[in-house]
Amino acid sequence: MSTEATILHADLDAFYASVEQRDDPRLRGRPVIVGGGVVLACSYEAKARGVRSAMGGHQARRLCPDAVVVPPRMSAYTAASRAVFEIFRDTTPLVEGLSVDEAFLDVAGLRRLAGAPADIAARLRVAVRERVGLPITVGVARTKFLAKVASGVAKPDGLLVVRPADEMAFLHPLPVERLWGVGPVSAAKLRERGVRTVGQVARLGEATLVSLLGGGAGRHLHALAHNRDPRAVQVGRRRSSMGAQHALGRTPHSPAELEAILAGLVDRVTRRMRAASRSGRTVVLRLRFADYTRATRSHTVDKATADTAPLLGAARALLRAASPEIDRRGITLIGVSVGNLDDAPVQPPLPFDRDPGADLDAAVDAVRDRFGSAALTRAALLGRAPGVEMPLLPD
DNA sequence: TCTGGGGTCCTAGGACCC
DNA sequence: TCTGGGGTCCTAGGACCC
Repeated sequence: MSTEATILHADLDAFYASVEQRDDPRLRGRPVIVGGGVVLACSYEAKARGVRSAMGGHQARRLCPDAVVVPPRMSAYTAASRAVFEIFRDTTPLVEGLSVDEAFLDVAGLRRLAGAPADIAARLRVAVRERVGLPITVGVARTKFLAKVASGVAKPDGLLVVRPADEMAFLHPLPVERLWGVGPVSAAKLRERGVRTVGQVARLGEATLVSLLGGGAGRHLHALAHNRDPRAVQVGRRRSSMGAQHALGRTPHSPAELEAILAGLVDRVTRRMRAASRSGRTVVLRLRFADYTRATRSHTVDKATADTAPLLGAARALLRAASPEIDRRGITLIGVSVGNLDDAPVQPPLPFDRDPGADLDAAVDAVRDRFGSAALTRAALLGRAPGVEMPLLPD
C-alpha cells in the first residue's frame, strides 16, 4: 500500500437526475425526480426537500409538489456511464468500477507522467464536465475506504484530498453511518451502546465489535475505524451474478401468470448472459410476500449454461415448489438471478497490477525511453499500441 | 419510510470427501 | 464400532450498496 494519497474514488452526483438536467435545460436548477412509483434518483434540489431514492412516489410528491417527475431513460444513462469510464481509463489503466456511476482509480506511478493525484483528480472533474456534461465528485486518499468516505463528504460537485497526516482527524469525528458497510441495522446496534462516531468505534475493542455485529462485520469495522484497509484497486473484476426482477403490486396473480412473468425474466437474464458471453450454474428464485418479507430458493445445475431452456426449467421447478407458500402469504415481487457465473478473466493481468506504484512508474519510464510519447505510453500500458509487447514492462 | 431494480459479501448448517 | 480434523460445495438468509 502506498504511503501517499494516490487512490481516487470518483462518483457522479445524482447520476440519473443529472443526465436529465443535462439533456433538458428546463430541468436545470429545479427539483427532478427520476422514476414514477418509486424514486430511482433525484436531483440535489429535490434532496434538499427531503426526497430520497427508494422513497415511494406519493411521499416524494408530498415533500416536493413542484418536482418534475420524469421516466427513466436507461439507454441514456448507460451511454453517459460508458463515456465517463472512458475518461477514467484515459486517466489511468488501474480502474475498478463499482457501479454505473462510480469507480476507484489508482494513480500511483503517474506522478511524472500526469502530476500529483490532486491535480489528476481536478483535471478528471473538468474532463467529465466538459466531455460528458456531468458533475462528478472525487475523493483522494491513501486507501479505497478513505477515498470513498472522502467523496461522500465532498458531495456534490466537490474534490477532497485526505492527506496521510490528516487521516485520523478526518475520520474520527464522522458519524458511523458514513462508514462503508454500516447500514441501518449496524448503526442502530452501535447507537444502543452509545456509539455515534467513528472515533468511538475505534475505542471499542475488536471483541466487543465482533460480539455486537458478528465476526466478519465486526473485524471489518474495527479495521476501518483504525484506518486499516489494505485492499488494492482491482482491474477487470467481473460480476458474479446477473438477475432480473419484477414487482407485482397487490393484485393477485394466477400460477399461470406467475409462470409467464418468470419466463420473461429468465429470458431477459439469459439474453444478457449470452450478450456478455457468460454462463452460469445457480438459479436463484427471489420472492417477496405481501408482508414484504423476502425469501430465496436456489438450485444449482450440473453444467454451466446461458441457454434459456435449462435455466427456465430449474426456475420453474423452484416456483412450483414454492407455490403453497405463495398461495398462503401472497406475493408482491418475483425475481430470478443466475449466479456461479463462469469466471474466465477478461484478459491476463498486466504485470504492474501486482505493484501499481513501483512497477507502473518504472514501466512508464521504460516505454517513454523507447517511444518518447506520453500518449503512446498509455496505449502501451493498455496493451493497445501496435508493436509494443507487454513483456517490455519490468516484472 | 408502505417500498424498484440491480448487485456484493458474509454466515451457517448439512452433505460429502479424504 | 467409534472416532479426528480439514476441505469444498450447496442452500438459505441477512445486511448492505447504488
